[in-house]
Amino acid sequence: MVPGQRLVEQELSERYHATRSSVREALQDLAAEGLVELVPRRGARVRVVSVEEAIQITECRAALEGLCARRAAEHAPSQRREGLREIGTGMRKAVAEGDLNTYSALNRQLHDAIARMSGQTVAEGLLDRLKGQMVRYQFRLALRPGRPSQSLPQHLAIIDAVVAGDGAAAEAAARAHLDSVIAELRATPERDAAERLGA
Amino acid sequence: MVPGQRLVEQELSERYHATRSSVREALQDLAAEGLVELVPRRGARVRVVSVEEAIQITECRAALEGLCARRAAEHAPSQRREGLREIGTGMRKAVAEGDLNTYSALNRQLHDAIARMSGQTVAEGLLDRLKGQMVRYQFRLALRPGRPSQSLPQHLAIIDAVVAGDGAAAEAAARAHLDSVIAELRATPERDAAERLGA
DNA sequence: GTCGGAGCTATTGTCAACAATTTCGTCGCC
DNA sequence: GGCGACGAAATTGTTGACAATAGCTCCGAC
Repeated sequence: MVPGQRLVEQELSERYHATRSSVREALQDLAAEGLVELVPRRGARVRVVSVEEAIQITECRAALEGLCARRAAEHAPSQRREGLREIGTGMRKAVAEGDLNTYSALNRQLHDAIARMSGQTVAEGLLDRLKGQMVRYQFRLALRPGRPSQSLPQHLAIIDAVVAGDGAAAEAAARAHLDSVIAELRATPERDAAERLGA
Repeated sequence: MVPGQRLVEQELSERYHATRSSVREALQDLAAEGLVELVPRRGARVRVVSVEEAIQITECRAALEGLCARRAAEHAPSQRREGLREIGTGMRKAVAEGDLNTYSALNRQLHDAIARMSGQTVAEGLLDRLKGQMVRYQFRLALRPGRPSQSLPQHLAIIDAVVAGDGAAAEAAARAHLDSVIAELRATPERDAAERLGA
């Protein structure tokens, strides 16, 4: 689905063999999650998140994931924290072999695991929302050459700090990692002007 | 509206002279904002946020308002930052006179103003959501004796740091303030068991 | 040639009736 | 006396039709 694309209720209901009411409801849900924009009397369109907004989203992620990393390091049982090591070795292997898909999947797993074991369910929910709006950019960033070798040590640092139970270090590592994502986003040209019209 | 209370569509539609469809839609919106709980086939009820959850919400607020305070201190034009001083003097006056209503209103104003001038619209949106779920507790905390004299210096410290343009200090002050709110919440007995049944 | 308005079309918003499901009370049975 | 099945009432979910609105096209006037 292209950002900016119009979403006509009847069209969707035919395509997915659903009633218009269901489609309407689904669109409202998506709007609540910030995935589509819903203008009264003028219908729905896929929301386009600008690079600027992606940066702000990542800044929020830095704050929230910092909190989660700290709490995970401080409060999660050491056995669960140890489990992160496995993700770390998997990441090392994936990067060494140039397997971007696996690395990307492990990336998600790591962030989710830390949020989960932090016990911060509210923060976890907010992060899910925020990440949902970032899909387009996450995809684009991961494919950039040299990016994995840059982010791998950051991920390993987060794992080390959490496993060591060092809350302050874990928070700092998580924030440093996301700050680097922000820097990468800043270097992204806003070349999506075409998409915005709803090609 | 009491937490846990059942919200029957027909009843609401009669009370507010709206159609059931509108009520249904409104309930969905409120559910998206986390204000009501919507169980399929079993209707809606006012969501009850436990003290535990209120603490987690405040932890997220600490992280996000810390970010906003820092950015406000660093990036907002000095003229707008100076405007906070006015809120500060108003707070001092309200506390001195024991005017809890005014102090409470200024409290909201201060937090909103900082979020607004930080330019972090994403964080601002998340904070609005989170605060919406806290209404019950905010109300309760503000009425506690001695609370204003405890929070006033914290508020003034935030204002000082933001006006001075000291990002790190502003973030620290904001977090310290919300940490104190958390401590206060921790001292709140979960005496709402009765409410939970939907009295 | 362009601007403004009328009418048309596509699309969303609203409504009332109907269907399906859950809940609660009642009765019978163990 | 308690447990489970049955049935009625209450409530939510779904459907289709209708109303209202926004955007577009076409026509006419300046």
